[in-house]
Amino acid sequence: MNAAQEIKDKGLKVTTARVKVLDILQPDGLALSHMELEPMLGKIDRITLYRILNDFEEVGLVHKVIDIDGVTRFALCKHNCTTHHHNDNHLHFNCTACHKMYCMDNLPVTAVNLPKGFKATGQSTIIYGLCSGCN
Amino acid sequence: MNAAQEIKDKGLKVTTARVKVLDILQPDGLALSHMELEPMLGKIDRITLYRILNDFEEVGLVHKVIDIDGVTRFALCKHNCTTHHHNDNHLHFNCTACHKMYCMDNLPVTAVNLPKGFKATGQSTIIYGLCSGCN
DNA sequence: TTGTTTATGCAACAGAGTTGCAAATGTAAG
DNA sequence: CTTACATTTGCAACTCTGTTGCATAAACAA
Repeated sequence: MNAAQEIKDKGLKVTTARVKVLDILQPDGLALSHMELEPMLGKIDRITLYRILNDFEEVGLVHKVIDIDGVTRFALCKHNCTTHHHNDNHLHFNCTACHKMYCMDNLPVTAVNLPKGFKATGQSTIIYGLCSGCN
Repeated sequence: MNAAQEIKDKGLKVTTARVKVLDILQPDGLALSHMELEPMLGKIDRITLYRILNDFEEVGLVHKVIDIDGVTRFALCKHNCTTHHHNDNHLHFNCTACHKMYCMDNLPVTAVNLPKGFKATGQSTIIYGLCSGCN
């Protein structure tokens, strides 16, 4: 599906900036940081980028992951996420050499047995090590 | 063991600031943020606190966790961690109501089957939901 | 094409974290 | 218990990340 249609389907206005951001996030399954996205976008204001990513997250187009260095990253949602309901329980792999963050959409997430009184609503797992490119 | 001895054993100088920080981290199994630690420490400079926590992490006295809001938190290492070798593969529970971060030292971490070429050296899992106090 | 709504860019700000340097403190030796 | 050296602390200044308010520009429905 093309980016403009996806944006429209989520009830957002189709702007050149939004289409550009979504197009960049399409190809790879990588979670990108602001620092990485900004130079790829040309003359789009960094504040605008913050707002676009936040909007995209709210409507379920992208999800946010914080990598092992504390850097916030954004990746496309592959499953049918909707506003305020993300199916983002998948694993992420963070390469300690090249710092790339991979979405591991097809790996299963193991449920954990918590102590009495604790109730889990979700979990975020980041596996770190060397990716196939750096290994 | 008392804080001063632990600090000395790791090869660090025993200072009032370091003892104070370690004493505060002792009681609970909670991971505390800078914002939470600062007011508990009295007149210790915030830069000093950054340096103490970084030093403690390097020698294996504390470990760093980034919570689901992106806030960096520090907790005592319960296992025998050494310089640059943390056994910090345990789970963390982050309460979405009170924002407390618990170290779940005794829960097992499940190994994950990664795609070819990827080599894991560790993993960080944060389970979020309601803690026993808020549930 | 016009008018209204929404998005963008800019300025200014708040918070987290780092670095350099002078003063204060810890520690070991005399 | 005093001296001397090494390390730590506090301060100033800075970078990087992220947010808010407001005027202008762009989307889109009529």
